[in-house]
Amino acid sequence: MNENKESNIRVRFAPSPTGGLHLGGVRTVLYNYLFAKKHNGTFILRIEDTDQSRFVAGAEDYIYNCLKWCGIEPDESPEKPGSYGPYRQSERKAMYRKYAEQLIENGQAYYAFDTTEDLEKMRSENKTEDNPSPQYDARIRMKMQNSLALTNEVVQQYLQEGKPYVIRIKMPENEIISFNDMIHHEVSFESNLVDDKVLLKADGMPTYHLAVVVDDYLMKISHAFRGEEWLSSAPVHILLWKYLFGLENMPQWAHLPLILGPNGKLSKRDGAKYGFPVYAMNWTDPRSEEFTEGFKEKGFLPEAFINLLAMLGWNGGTEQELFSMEELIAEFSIERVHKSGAKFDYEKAKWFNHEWIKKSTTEALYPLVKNLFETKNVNTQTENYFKTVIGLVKERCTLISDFYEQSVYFFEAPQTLDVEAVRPKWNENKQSFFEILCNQLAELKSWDVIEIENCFKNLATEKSIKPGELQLPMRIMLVGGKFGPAVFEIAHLIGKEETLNRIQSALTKINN
RNA sequence: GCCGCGUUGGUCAAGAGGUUAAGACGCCUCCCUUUCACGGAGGAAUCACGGGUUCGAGUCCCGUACGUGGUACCA
Repeated sequence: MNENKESNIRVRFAPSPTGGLHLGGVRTVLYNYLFAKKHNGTFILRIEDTDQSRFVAGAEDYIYNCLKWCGIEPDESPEKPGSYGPYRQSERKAMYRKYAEQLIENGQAYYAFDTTEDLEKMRSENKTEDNPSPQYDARIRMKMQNSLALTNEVVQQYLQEGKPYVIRIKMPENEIISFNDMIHHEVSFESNLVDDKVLLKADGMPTYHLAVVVDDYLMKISHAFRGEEWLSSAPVHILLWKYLFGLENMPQWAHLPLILGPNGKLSKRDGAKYGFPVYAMNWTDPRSEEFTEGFKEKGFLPEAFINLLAMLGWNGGTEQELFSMEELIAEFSIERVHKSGAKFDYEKAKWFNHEWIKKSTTEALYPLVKNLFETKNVNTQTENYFKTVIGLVKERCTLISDFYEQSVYFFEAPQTLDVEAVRPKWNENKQSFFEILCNQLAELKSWDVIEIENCFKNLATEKSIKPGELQLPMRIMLVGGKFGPAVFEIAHLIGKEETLNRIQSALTKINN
């Protein structure tokens, strides 16, 4: 039987499919998801595509892919409808109008026939230094073309003629509109300072304001998380709830703090400028062809991406910083979400990834690293060999892409040798050491680490050279540079033949 | 301009009237390692400012400054 008694907690992530999914967006989904899972609730993905002029092909699929990569699976979505569909607002178009009309009947909204030009004119005429952006509000609405200012006959005539109109909310005068936000607590607004927002557009589509309220009601949303950029329009939503469905049915709001870039608001430009990704995954705008790099392709592990995002605006109150999704679900609490915006720090982001690479098993890393080498056309030999290599170098990799540089030399002789690192201290004695070493290594019966090391060290003693002075040249010969795991380990792994080849070829390079 | 929200080291942050103001990233020094990392030990660095309230304020109140969001038939 279904052991989970379905909780009444229902949350939704409601993106507009207009482009890439940036950090802030993913964090909003994350907090939604964590909250839902924590309370055994339902996580819904609703596509807010009411602005047909901003439709971008592929953006919706892109969102699914990002969520999937992040390990976030919606319980209900356009692709997996539950009982409150459709899950795309464009497909719910017919549902909104009646609510807008109901408001008109109750005197809480009105028809407005103003054209774009009328609005522009109103704004330019009322614009002053003290009021650079005049609002369509109580002070001016009686001077406009709407059902409040016009006589009933004219209004009826316009409607019959099919003159285009929008429906605007009629903001009440002298009211304090307040609500209790889960993060900001009591927030209040003066109704006089809020304008008569458009609810239903001329094309019959609702604006965001009407659509969120209606959909949240119809979809039985219990808790609504969104970015803080929405806080200013909250009074419109509160009023709509009051007029249409009752404040007692309104979801609990939580306005999440913004994620900022190095200089204020985080933009995709910041990414290009400072060399860090801003989107979850690579995104190319189909119209402008503008490309924006994603965390995935940059070499981030989804676990790390989720982890770092979770910590940007929340912490568990302990010193723990590394959290898996399961741990986040267990520990997350909305009370511990911060009020203030957090500046994104790429250095810290990389640290999270580094930690997660170290935490990951070679088993888990294998497909990712293998894929990396395939794109570079490197033959990675057997799976076991490859996995040994991964285990050896993973603590040296911050991004998945680092695995290339950190381990190509296990598969191919290095293209270039940092000969300058050995030349200054090179001499006849060392030259002869390596020549003899090759002969001795060739004779070695078993090619294991200890044998190689003993052979190397005994010969060094014989030649009265400190082994340490020879290890660096040896490393350069095998690896090409001053990095990587223990030299004898490397020699052992790449095999006798390859080791000898590399030493010999390096010898000629050093002497030229 | 107006309205909303915010303000603890460079960054993320703990802190809910009495603390030597945690911890992490980054930076620096040292140890380990004759490579690079990992690991370990240290170090520099903070309560935006001004007034209150209080025996006592990073914590409460009020201003100011600064930041940020909104001010669209975009979300």
